[in-house]
Amino acid sequence: MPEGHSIRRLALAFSEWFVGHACDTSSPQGRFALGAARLNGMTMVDAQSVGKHLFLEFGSGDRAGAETTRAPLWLHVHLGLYGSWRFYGSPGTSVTPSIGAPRLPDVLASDSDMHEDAGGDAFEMVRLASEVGPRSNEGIRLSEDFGIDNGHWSPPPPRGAVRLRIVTETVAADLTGPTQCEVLDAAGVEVVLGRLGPDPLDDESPAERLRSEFVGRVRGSRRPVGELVMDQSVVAGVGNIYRAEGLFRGGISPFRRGNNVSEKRLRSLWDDFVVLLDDGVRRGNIYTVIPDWHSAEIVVEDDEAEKWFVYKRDGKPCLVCGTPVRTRVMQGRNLFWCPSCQR
DNA sequence: AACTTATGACTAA
DNA sequence: TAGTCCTAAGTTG
Repeated sequence: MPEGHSIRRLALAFSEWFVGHACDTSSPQGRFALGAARLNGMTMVDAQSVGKHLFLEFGSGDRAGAETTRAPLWLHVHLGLYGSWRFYGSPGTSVTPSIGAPRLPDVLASDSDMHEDAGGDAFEMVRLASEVGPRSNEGIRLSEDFGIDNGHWSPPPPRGAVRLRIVTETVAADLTGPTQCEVLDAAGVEVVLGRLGPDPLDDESPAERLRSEFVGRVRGSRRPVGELVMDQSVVAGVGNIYRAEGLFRGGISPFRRGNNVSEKRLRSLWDDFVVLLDDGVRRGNIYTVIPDWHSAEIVVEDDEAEKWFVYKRDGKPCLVCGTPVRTRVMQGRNLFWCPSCQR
């Protein structure tokens, strides 16, 4: 799950449920004890995502007794391949169960629940999720889990290796398995941001500036475009699924060198990344086989609606031309492509 | 119980 | 390119 769309959903979740609230922070696992102690008692004042990076800003609380002004601090989290956040809410509070690594029990539970809500049809489930509105957490699955401690709410004991737990009076978040989890000052945040290229989910910068920056960075390199779109300094937030699917939808061979892909195709590829990531934020899932993709007839081999054109479809017929989808490791990750559709 | 896999990214060679 | 780190679930024996 954790490509750019998931991290944006996390930022939205924290904005909705934690920002404006004093936070108790701890490290049940112990590996982030010092960092958690630095943030403890501060108020979360902002939540942002850039690419696959999450930044939670903490400022001085308005708690009684907190009279000394503390300089703002940022919690910087990168989930890596299998990090995830799990959320809990007090009775009556609506929070999403978890966001991050796939196949957590809560994720499976929420999937099957959505299934029922949508009448047991997988495609319907996705359509419903996409209708909740742009870049919003409205309508996502809700869960309640809690313990009662001395009359007031508290989250249940941590499950697994919880690096960081953030608790407010009504909600809690547990972080497990991040590849990065650190406390930064403003200068530290700038260092991280300085390494990142344009983010398709960036809705504050002018679209044309982002697009031309992406095109310029790709065209300025002789590396294969399949490597370039996984490079976070070329485009921030694209991961292995968006790489495979974006290049397929653009008809671009992942082996073509960046400087050898036309400006026109790269501009379209950028625009498609924007569509795809934006859609991912709304669905909470990557789903690239959508009927309005383009005019080509989409052949579906069985009754089950396909989620992806090529990702993890090694050896299966291409949904557009029937040629077997191929796979090969590129950038240390499994790359999937259609040798016929992508040139 | 051991092994494999994962939507990431770094370092050493 | 190979090895490393973070974790949990599924598969195999």
